Amino acid sequence: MTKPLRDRLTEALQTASKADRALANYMLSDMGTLPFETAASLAAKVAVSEPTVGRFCRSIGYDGFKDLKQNLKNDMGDQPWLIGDRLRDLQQRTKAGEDQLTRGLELEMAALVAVYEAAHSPEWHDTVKRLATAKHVFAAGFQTERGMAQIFVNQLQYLREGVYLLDLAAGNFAEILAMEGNDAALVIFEARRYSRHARMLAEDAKAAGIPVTLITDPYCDWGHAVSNEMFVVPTAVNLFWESTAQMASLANLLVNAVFMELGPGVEERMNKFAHLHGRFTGHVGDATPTRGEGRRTT
Amino acid sequence: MTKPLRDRLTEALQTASKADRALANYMLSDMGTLPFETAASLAAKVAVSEPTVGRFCRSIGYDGFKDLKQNLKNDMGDQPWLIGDRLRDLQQRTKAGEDQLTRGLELEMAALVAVYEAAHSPEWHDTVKRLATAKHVFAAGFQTERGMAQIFVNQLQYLREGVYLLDLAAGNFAEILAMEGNDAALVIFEARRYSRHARMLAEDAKAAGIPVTLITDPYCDWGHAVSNEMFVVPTAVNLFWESTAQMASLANLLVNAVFMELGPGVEERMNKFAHLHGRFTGHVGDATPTRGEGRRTT
DNA sequence: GCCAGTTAGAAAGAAAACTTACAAATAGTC
DNA sequence: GACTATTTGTAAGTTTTCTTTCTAACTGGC
Repeated sequence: MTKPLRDRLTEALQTASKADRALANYMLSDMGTLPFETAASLAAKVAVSEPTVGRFCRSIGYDGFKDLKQNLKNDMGDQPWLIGDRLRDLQQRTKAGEDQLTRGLELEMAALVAVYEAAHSPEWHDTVKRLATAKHVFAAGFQTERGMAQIFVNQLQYLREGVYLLDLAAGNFAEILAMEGNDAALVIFEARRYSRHARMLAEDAKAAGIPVTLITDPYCDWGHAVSNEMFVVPTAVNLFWESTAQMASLANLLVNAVFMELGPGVEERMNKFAHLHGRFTGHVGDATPTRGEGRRTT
Repeated sequence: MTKPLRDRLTEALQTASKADRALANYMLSDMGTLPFETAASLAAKVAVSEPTVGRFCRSIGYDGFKDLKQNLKNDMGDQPWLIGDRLRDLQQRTKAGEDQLTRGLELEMAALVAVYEAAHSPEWHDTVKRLATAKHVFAAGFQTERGMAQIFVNQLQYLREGVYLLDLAAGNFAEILAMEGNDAALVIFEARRYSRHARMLAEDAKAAGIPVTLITDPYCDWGHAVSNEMFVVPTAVNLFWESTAQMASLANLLVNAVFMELGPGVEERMNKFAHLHGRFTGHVGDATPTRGEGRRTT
C-alpha cells in the first residue's frame, strides 16, 4: 500500500519470472484500461493463465487482482514534486498498523483534485462573473455546512459590498426572496442529509429569477433541477462520517477567482477593511490598534 | 449505443424516477470512480437496491451495469480519469500558461499532508482526550476563521454536550473566562493577521487554567506561549491571499478522533440530533418531517 | 541426463457480481 | 378513498470472477 503501482510494476520488470514480467509490462503500458479488465481478460491478453494473474498481484504486495484495482483508484502515481518523503513517511506508518486515517488522506486529495477541476469548468466562469457583478450576493448553508457559508461570506465581504449570510433566524428568507428586483446571486452549501430549507430556498430563489449556485456532495439528486450551476465536492473520506472539508477549498478558489475578476481596484477596500478591524479589534503586534493592512500574500 | 453515457445520464435526470435520478446524478458526479464500482457498491452508496442499478442501466440502453462499464471505456476516450492522470493533466495546463491555479493545488496538497501529520503527533492525542472528556468545550475564531470555529462546533455538538462557539457579541468572553471551575477546553482558529482578541483570549484562558489548543498558520510566533498544543496548517497557496481551507480538514479529523475516543455510544445522541433536525427543519426526501437518521458513512 | 527448486496451468471449488421472479410499496387516477 | 400502474426491494437463482489444490513443465546445477 505504500508504493504506487507503477513503481512496483517497474520493479517487477527486473526481478520477476517470464509470465510475471509479461504481466507487469502489459499493465504498465495500458494502465488506463486496467480497471475494466478482470483477472481472466487480462490473462487472455497476456496469454497466461488466470491463477498466474492472481499470484502476480499477490507477489507485488496486493491481495489479489481485485485489491490491485481498488488501490489503483487512489493511486496518484509517482508525483515527486508533490509530497515526496513526508507522504511516504505517513504511509509507512499506516502499514505499521492500526491506522485507517492515511487512507482518508488519499481520498481527500482526490477530492481536492476534483475541486480544482471544477475551477476549470465552463460553469465556473459564469458563477465567478455573477459573483463579481451582481448587486447582492447571498450565501446559505445548514447544519454543519453553515460554517462553510460563513467562511465564504466573510471572505467575499473583503472584496465587495452587498454580501450576506442567510439564516433562518427571522423565520423566513425574506431578505432575498422578498427583495426588490433580482440582481442577485445565491450560493448554497449543502450536504447529506439535506435540510429541507436548502431545497426550498433554492426553488424559491430560482422561481424569483435569482441564479442559484449549489455546492454539494455527490448524492444531491435534486440539485440540478433547482440550480444554475452545481459543483460537486467528493466527500467520502473513510472516516465515521463524510467530510465536506474540501468545500472550504472550493469556496476559497471562488473568492480568489472573484478577486481576479474585479482586478486590483479592490485592494483599497481590503485595506479599509483591515484598517477597520485594526481600529475596533486590533491586530496582534500592532503598537496601537489603529493601523492595518490586508492579509495578502505578496 | 451511439450516445455517450454522459448524455444519457443527463437525459435521465429529467425524466427518470427517483431512484434512477439518484443513480444518474451520482454517476455524473463521480464518473472517475465508476469503473471501480460494482452494481452492489454503487447500490450501497446511492442507497438503492442492486437490481435497481441493473434495471437503470438497461433503461438507458445498456445491457446491464457491466455493459455500461465496458462502453464507458470508449466513451471516456482520451479524457484522463485515473486520478493520477487527472492530476497530471491539471499540471499540464499550468505549464501551458495563464493558469497559476494548479501550482496552488500542489501547495494545498502539501498542506493536507501536514494536517494528517499533525493527527499523528503526540499532542494530538492529548487534545482529543480533552475534547472528549472536558465538561465544556469552547471554540473561537475571528475574521475569516470564524467560520472554521463554527464548523468545528457544529460537528462536535453532534457528539457531545457542552460545546459552544465563542464570540464577542456580548463584548467580553465571560462565558468561558468567568466560568466556575475550569474543567473546560478552548480551541482557537486563527490566521494572519491575528486579531488581538485571539491572543488575549488565549492568554486569559491559560491564566485561568483552561487548556488552549491553537490552530494557526505558520506565522504565529506568539502561539506557543499561550497554548498547550499548537497545530500549524500551511496556508501559502499561491493565490492572492492565503488559504486556511485545510483547517477545515483538521477540524474534521479532530472531530473524528473524538468520535473514536467516545466510542459507539454517541450514536444515540447523533440519531437524536438528526431526529430533532428532522422534526423542526425536515430533511429533503422525508415524507413527514419527523423521521431522521445520522449522516454516517456506514 | 538426473534432480531439487521454481514456475505455470487445469480443474474444481468458493466467492462475488449480476439477474430473475415475485411481492411490497408508492404514485397517479378516477 | 379505492384501484391501477409504476416503481422498488427481497430472496433466490445464475453466471462470472477469483482462488485453491494439485500436477505438469521448465530451470539451472551437478
